[in-house]
Amino acid sequence: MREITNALLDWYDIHARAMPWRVMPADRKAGKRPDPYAVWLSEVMLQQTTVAAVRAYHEKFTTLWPNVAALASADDADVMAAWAGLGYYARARNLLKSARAVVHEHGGMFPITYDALIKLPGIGPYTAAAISAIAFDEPSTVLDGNVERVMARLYDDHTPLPAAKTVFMDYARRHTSNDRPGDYAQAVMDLGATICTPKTPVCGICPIQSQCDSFCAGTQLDLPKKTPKKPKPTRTGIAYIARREDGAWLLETRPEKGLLGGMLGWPTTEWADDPVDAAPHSTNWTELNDHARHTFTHFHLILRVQTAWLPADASPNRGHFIAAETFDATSLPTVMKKAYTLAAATLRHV
DNA sequence: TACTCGTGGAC
DNA sequence: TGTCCAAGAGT
Repeated sequence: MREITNALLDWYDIHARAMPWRVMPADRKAGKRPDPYAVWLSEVMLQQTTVAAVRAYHEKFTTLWPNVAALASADDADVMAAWAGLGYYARARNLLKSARAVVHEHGGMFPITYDALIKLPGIGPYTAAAISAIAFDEPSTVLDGNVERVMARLYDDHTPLPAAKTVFMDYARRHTSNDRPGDYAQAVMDLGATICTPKTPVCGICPIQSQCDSFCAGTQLDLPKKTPKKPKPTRTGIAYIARREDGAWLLETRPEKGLLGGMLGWPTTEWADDPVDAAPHSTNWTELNDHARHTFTHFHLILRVQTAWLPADASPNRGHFIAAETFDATSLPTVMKKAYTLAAATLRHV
């Protein structure tokens, strides 16, 4: 038990990867503590998202809103626009709710314990454990995809996920460090991200190879077992991209709940097997030859694109116009940006 | 428990 | 190209 913990901490002392929100082990030993705001932001952004994708967004957010008070007083639309492209937009909505709760219900100070953190929106079991361990050195046990994989292999446990989560949590608890909880949490996740990887684990340089049951059995590539997932259906939709004579674009803020909730986008039909026309204006729409293709977590989308120019006095039945000078395609979710790219050439303002 | 909820990179 | 996958949470 302790042997593995210490081996991982020794490995982490040398191989910890530098990240903007991370306090490196030497600095932590010297008494430096991470900024809880930066840690919280990073952990929410890292949910189902790679470090490479998060870096630029973390930098943007800490520049625009350097602390939780600044974020709490930000405009919702600005935060959603800044999150555009990162995905899982409920995270951004919950981020704002949590920031405001921290400011208005916790006096601007982040809760320290797992039990208090998990009450905040967007903070679940993993993130509560990660923040309490990394930011506050509470001895919480993190169990993310990395740790699940490391534990499945360490104990050569072929129980399929997600049912195996509770068992893997029991394994993980055995090794959690009481002396250096923050470093340990990051060490075991770094190991999973860089050495104990899903497809090509580098067992030859693994600091706990001698303790690893699946290395002994040669079953690394079979683990962790997962229950097979259902195939993705293909749905179709139509996006309506219109400009007024003065160049303004017709956009729509999507409802809070559901796909791309709270994000700016083009008015569209429902995305279904056979979409029903839902044009925002009774003008003559022109359909492009090309379609935007996009894959979400649980379905493929073929998005047809129709364009139109609208008169100066147009009053569409939904959406709102955004002036050409104000419109910024980078504040759109990716699927909407794809549609825009297709339509832009035929809607050039002269 | 099972489904919803994005995106981009690796292979 | 299609599939898998990445520091999951909410319902």
